Amino acid sequence: MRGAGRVEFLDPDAGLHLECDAADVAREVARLEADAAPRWVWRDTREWAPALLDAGVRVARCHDLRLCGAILASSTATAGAGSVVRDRPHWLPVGPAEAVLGAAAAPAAPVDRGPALFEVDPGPGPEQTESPSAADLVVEHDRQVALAAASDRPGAMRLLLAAESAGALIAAELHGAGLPWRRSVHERVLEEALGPRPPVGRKPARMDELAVRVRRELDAPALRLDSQADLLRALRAAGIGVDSTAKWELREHDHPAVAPLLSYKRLARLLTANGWAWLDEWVVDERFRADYVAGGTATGRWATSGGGALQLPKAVRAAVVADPGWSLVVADAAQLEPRVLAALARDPAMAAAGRGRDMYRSIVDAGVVATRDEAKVALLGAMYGATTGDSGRLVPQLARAYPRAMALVDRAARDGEAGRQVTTLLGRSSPVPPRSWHEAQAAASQPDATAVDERRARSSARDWGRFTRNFVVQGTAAEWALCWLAGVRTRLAELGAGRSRAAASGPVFERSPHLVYFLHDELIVHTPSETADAVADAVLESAAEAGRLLFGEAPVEFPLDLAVTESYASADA
DNA sequence: GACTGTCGCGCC
DNA sequence: AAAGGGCGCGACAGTC
Repeated sequence: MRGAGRVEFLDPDAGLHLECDAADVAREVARLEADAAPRWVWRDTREWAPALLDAGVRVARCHDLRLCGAILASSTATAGAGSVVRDRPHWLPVGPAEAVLGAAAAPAAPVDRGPALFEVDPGPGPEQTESPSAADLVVEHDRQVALAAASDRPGAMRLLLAAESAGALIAAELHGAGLPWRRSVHERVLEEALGPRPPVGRKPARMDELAVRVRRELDAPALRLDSQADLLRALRAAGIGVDSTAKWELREHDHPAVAPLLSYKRLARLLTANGWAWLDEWVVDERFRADYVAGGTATGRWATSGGGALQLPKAVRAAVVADPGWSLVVADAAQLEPRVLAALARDPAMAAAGRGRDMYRSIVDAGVVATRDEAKVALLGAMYGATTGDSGRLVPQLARAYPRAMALVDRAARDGEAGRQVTTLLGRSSPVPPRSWHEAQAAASQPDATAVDERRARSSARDWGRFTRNFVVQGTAAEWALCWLAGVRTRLAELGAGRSRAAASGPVFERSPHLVYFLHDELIVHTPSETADAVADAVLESAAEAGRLLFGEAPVEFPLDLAVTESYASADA
C-alpha cells in the first residue's frame, strides 16, 4: 500500500494493534473488520482508504486525527479544557479548511497581502511529513479524546468528530464508486445545444452564429465576445449603459444585441465548464470520479478539487443514469437551512412553520409576508445578512414574527464584527479574522485615522459579520447533513452485507447499494433496482435520525424530496 | 512562459 | 427581481 515496510493500524479502544507487512494490510484489515468491528485510528483517511478500496476492503469506522484535530484546535468549546495539551503534534498536517484560513490564525502570518477576506497558505499534503509511530498515534488519540471530554458539550463534540471521520471515509468511497455517467447522453445534450463537436481551435456552430448576430447588432464587426473588456466597450459604444458584462445587468436592457449575447454566454459556459473536453477528462468507463474534500471549507461543508462536482449544471444531469437493472435514489433535504435556524434558535413560531412540508408557505399562512417568494427571500436575507433590495426590506417583518431566530443570527453577526469566533451546534468554530482584518480595525481607532480608514474598517467588520452570521446556520446544516450521510452509509452497509459476502472477492461497489453523490444537502444512492425501496426507507430513516441526533425532540421536521429514478434529470421536483 | 487577480457564472 | 453567505473553475489581463 504505502511502499514496502511495516505498517501499523490501531484501535486503542479495543486494545487492537495491527502490525504487518505493507503487502498484507488489506487482507489483515478485512479480517479484523469482520472479526472485531474496530474503529481505526489513523492520521489521515486519504493515506489509507483509497488503497484499501482498491483492494476491495471497506472500513466501517475510523477516527481521522487530522480532521478531528483541526476541529478541536479551533473550537471555542475546548477553550476551557484546563490541563489538556492543546498543541497538535508536528506530524499532523492542518486540515484543508485551515490550509486556506491558516495564515489568518497563525501568529507568524506573512506580510499583509491586502484586504482579502481570506489569505492563502497551502498546508502540506497528506504524504509530505514523516509518518507517526504507533505510540504517537495513541498519544494523539488520547489527547483528542480528552479534549473532547473536557469540552463544553462532550456528547456533541464526540458526535461531530465521529461524523467528520465518517465523512472522510465517504469522500474516499464516492471517488472509488464514481457517479454513473452516460457519455452518449452527455454528447447528445452538447450537440443539441452547441451543434456538432468542432475541430480543435474552432468554436461550435451555434456559438459562431450567435456571435455574428451580436457583432451585427452592436455594429462591431471585429469584436471578440470572449474578452470582457472589449465586450464592455462595444456595449457602451452601442448605447447600452452597463457597468459590467454580467448577465443580470444585461437583462435589464432592451437592445436587440442582448438576447443573442445572453445565449452566447450560456453556451460558452456550457462549453468551457462541461463540454467535450470535460467529458474526455473526467468521465472514464461511464463514471465521473470527483475528488471530494471532506471538511474542505470553514463551515464544514465539503469542497471538491477538479471536475467541478459542486456545480454540475442542471443541463447535463440528464447524463447521470443508473446502470441496467439498477436505480438511483435521489434525495435532498427541503429548505434545510431555515429549518436548522428554527431548531437552533428554539424559536417556537418559526419551528411551527418548520413543521410542515413547505416552510415558506407556512410563513405566508402565518401572515408574516404576502407571498411564498417573499418568505423565501426574507429568510435567505436574514441568514445571509441582506441589507438592501427586496430582501433587506422584508427582513424586519421576519424579525417581528420570529424574534428568537433573528436574535440568534444577529448575535452571530455582532460577534463577527467584533472579531469574535462563533460556533455551530456541535462545536465547530469559525476562524478568527485574518491579520489584515485586525490591522484595518486598529488603523481606524488611531487618533490620526482618516475617513477612508474608518470606512474600510466598518466595511470589513460588516463583511466578517455576514460571514459569521451565516456560519452558524450553514455549519450546523452541514452537521445535520453529515449525520444524515453517515446514517445512510451505515444502513446501506447493512443492506448490502448479504450481497457483498457473496462477492467478497469482487470490486467493492459492484453488487450492493452505495452512495455515489453528495452535495451539501443532497445525495444519490446507486442501487440494484430490487433494493431501491429499502434504500429509500434507509435514506428517510437516516434523515429522521439526524434530526434527533442534533436537536433531540425539537419540533422541527426535516422532510426530504426523494425520488427513485433511472436518471438524475427526472428527479428534479 | 508562469503566475496572480478579477470577473463571470454554475451549484447549494 | 436583487447582489446578502459558502464554494470551484475557466478565461482574460496584467505582471514579472
